[in-house]
Amino acid sequence: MERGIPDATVARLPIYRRALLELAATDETVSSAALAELAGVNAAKVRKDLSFIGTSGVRGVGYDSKYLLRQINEALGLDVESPVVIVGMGNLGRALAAYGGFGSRGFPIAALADSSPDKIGTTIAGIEVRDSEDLHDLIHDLTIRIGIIATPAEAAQGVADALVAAGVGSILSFAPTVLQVPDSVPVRKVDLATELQILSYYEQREHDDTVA
Amino acid sequence: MERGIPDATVARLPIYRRALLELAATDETVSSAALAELAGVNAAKVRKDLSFIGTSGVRGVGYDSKYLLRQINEALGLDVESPVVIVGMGNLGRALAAYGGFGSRGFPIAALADSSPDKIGTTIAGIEVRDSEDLHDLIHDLTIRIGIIATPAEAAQGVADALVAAGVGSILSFAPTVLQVPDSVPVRKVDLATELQILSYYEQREHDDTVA
DNA sequence: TTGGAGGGTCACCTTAAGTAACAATTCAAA
DNA sequence: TTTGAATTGTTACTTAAGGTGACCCTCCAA
Repeated sequence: MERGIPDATVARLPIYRRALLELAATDETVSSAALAELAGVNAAKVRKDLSFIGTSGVRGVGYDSKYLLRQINEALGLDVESPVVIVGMGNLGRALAAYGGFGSRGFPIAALADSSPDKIGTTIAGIEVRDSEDLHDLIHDLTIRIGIIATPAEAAQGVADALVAAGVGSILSFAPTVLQVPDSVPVRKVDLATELQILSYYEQREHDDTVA
Repeated sequence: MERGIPDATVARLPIYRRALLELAATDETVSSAALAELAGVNAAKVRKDLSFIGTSGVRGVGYDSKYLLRQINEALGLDVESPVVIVGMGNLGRALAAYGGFGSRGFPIAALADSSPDKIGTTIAGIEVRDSEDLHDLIHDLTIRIGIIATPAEAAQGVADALVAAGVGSILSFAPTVLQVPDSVPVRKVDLATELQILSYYEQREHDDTVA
């Protein structure tokens, strides 16, 4: 196996994809140079990246924009919808539930869950909040592929375990903790506080012209 | 200048920091092995990382946990508070405003802003929403150092320009666009849809045991 | 005084990622 | 039919960054 698209390329594909969404409306074909412009990288890198998902450009002409878009979608696995479950209905979880960006991009919110009796049974963004205890059944019945963890740090590992046990395919975590999961389950972490702390470093460093 | 802590190290410091917050409560000293365990990396890497912020461990003993914590805080620039402004009061922006994680971690929300007359003047999480037009004054008067962009993609570049012009130190963007800013202003991007798309790829790939 | 625990650092290894250059191919115009 | 401009596919090179392990030195306690 090991189709092995390099990580850096995978991370850029969504960028190209977004650019294509705009371009495909008006332009029949698109050049690597044009994509590079939109994505803020250089043209050679674009061509190299695209070559990893199977070459579809025509020399002297460019890429068929609609076809390329389909190709990227397929490479990313976006040709099928991936229902998600959001676990943890605190401020962040509720916001994510209300945020429309998921469903419209192929990741419909199939379920919400929380462990607090106060929240179970309430409705958020038109979806009933279920008991975290029922995660296993939910994931099976709704063929959920992605679990989003929006719980406090303490609860995160337990939720992750439950998600993995229920056979979820991958995890997106907002909890500020290192999660322990099998290698077969890809995890991406978004930690707002960490992001700010990293920014803080670079900003401070920028202002430190004190030391020549 | 170029104090130059490697990027990978900077990204790990917040992890160590979080681990230390727990450990420092009970343990006087902490070993690189213990930190490595918590952070999910190996001990040599911990030692190397910590050496970049000035070596403070004692051979045969370990690190003084409280002192190390202070050291990390200083390296990250967390010894002073960095007020932030959140621009864009859609679902995501409101959620970020309500999310308590910022203030408690040294990044108090000093201001909120939006361009829609519907929202200007309303109060969210106890803070009045100001007109985006006033960004420049806000940032100056409140000595805001970090701008958080939570607007739609179309508005993001304009907001970024305004933030930079007002002299903000760095930017955290949730808008799904490539931002054009001077090199002197560090930008970090959090794009939820992109994260999901990347996950989608790795998950699909994981399940593709079809090809031997 | 000795031994175990544990940090500092060096040197190497490995690998990934970016870049540039060039040959191949297409289309259109003359 | 031929020529030239445009633009891709791909190779080879360069570069860098990061990880790993080992080894030496220091400290504490018995």
